[in-house]
Amino acid sequence: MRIGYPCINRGIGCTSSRAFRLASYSERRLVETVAQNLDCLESVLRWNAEHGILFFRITSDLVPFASHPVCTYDWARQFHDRFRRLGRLVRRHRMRISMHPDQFVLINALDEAIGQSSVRELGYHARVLDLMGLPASAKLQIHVGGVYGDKPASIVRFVERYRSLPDPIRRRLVVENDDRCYTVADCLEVNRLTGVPVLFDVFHHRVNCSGESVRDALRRCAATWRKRDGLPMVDYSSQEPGQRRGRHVEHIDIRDFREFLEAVRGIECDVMLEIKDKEESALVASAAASRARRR
DNA sequence: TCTGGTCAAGGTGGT
DNA sequence: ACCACCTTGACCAGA
Repeated sequence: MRIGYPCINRGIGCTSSRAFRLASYSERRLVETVAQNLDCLESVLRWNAEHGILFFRITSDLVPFASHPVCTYDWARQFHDRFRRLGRLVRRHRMRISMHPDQFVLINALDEAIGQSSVRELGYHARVLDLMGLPASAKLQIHVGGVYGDKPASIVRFVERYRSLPDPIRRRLVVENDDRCYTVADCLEVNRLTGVPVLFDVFHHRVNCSGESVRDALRRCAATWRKRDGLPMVDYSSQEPGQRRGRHVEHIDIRDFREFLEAVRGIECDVMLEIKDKEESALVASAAASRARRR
């Protein structure tokens, strides 16, 4: 079991998600920013390797405006060697990588233009992982999308659009149960119709549950991952006390995490912690997971 | 140098 | 009609 955290290392003193306003876009600015972001990503991956954190979610902001029409610059060519080097680092340490395109990616959108910009955005994400030379087990996780007042029809639209996705996207795409609309059961239905693996989010499952126990839900989701997809990925978080339902914790609740480990015992998976303090909680979780393994 | 309003993009649910 | 939230902060104009 690899333990990971998303996008940012808060202690390391740099960020790989530097960006700038669209109004100040220039090629020079883009190249500068991407160079800094890649430098920082390398520092973070090295830090992770040294600390035994072998799962990491790369930020969508690595290349700002990559899928925006304003960006006509060939950043992939410019940074080809840098990406290759990062990929070698990842493979050398047998690290796992994911990306999570943001909420604007809706492949089942009613509006065709939104569907198309979503495909462009996914294409950018796939390009990053391809440039790093990572296998199909490096995943892009998205939600099924909007409901638009008719879930069955929206699932059908997802299935149709999924089938016409370019292969570089499709081979990496996985769907995750969300905290409002699409439950584990809905995602499993999408899997049945498309074969797309289902990434189990245990916290969303608590907030938006289709009735299965955590163990049962994870087992069913895990069964949707084929050999080439790698170990099933799981998102873990828990409720911040006193805050609105669905709010992620600031720091790992170690008792809750141990319960989670107990519930998933014997089911192989890689766990991404969606917790605000990032690498700090990842270190705590990693130690807890090692102790649990030894027992 | 510091700070608060604002930033490419959509949908949902609560007020 | 408006706002907070989403997985996540950082830019930048004006003081």
